[in-house]
Amino acid sequence: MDGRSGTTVRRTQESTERETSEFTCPECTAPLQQDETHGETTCIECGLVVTEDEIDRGPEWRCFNAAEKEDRSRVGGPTTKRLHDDGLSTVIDWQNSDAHGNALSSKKRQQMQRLRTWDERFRSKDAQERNLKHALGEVDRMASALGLPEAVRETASVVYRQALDADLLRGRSIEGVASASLYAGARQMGTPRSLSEVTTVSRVEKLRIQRAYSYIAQELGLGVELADPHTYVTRFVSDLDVTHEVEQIGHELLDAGNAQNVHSGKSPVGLAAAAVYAASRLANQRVTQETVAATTDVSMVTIRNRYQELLTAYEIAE
DNA sequence: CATTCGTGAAGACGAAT
DNA sequence: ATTCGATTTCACGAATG
Repeated sequence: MDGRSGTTVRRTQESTERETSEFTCPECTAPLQQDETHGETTCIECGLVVTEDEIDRGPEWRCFNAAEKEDRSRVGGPTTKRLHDDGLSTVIDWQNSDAHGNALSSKKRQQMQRLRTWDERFRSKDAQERNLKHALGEVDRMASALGLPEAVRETASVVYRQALDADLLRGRSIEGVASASLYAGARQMGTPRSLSEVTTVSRVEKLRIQRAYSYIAQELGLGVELADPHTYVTRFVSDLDVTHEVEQIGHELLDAGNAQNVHSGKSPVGLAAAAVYAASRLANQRVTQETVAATTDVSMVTIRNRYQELLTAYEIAE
């Protein structure tokens, strides 16, 4: 809005946002995805093109210079669903002048200031609550799509609220932070879903989710602290029905590896699983890599790579 | 036959630019 | 914010017992 007209009232302008369809594919009932560059609506799963003529949600006019802007401008901005009132609400201008550009009297100015204060209060409060409602709805939707339990949704909601309170949403989309919160919640509750799994039910690209996650995880200090491998060993041993001897050797193996700097950068769970496997061999209570991998949720490959390193470290330490 | 081992491709994560 | 390097995982086939 050009300042010289000195209007005291104008309308909010919000750019329209990319929307993803709520509908599902007629073939496989997977959610649909809109590819705006090609103007197609396609199914995420089977790639079925549902419709090719898409509605342009952008403003009906464009302008490339000031003259065109004068010509083409209409009253009011484009409406948007992102604001609770579709962007149609009245906003009080900051200029202390009336519609003709004349300065206001001091009494009027005070009046306007009070109006602004209250206008801002109502509007921001409302916006925040809508924001929260929207985000929590998304968390719920994605969580149920992934079959995650109630507890995860709770923690995800808590994470989101914390992020909101800490003012971490600047420049990040609600959807992105909501997805990241769910990812974080699932991880914290010990039922992690991979980033790509979250992506399939989210409406945001994977990269955005990852960035939002790393950011809020750092700022909120909800670092998923990496656990001591020893704590895993105890649990794995009892799960695997092997003797106490195996557990002892496992701990020794880990200590030896620790002394030889095998631990750096490796996942604690993988180390623990490898230690248990190696210990079972040393104690003549062979368990297959496969069963260890199954009970520990560590791949056989990692166990292979790790347990040899642990064994050599153990030999050296002897 | 079961188990183990090795490999390349792909994903996830942290650090650096 | 993108890029890079190290690590882990998956899928497969070969080797070993």
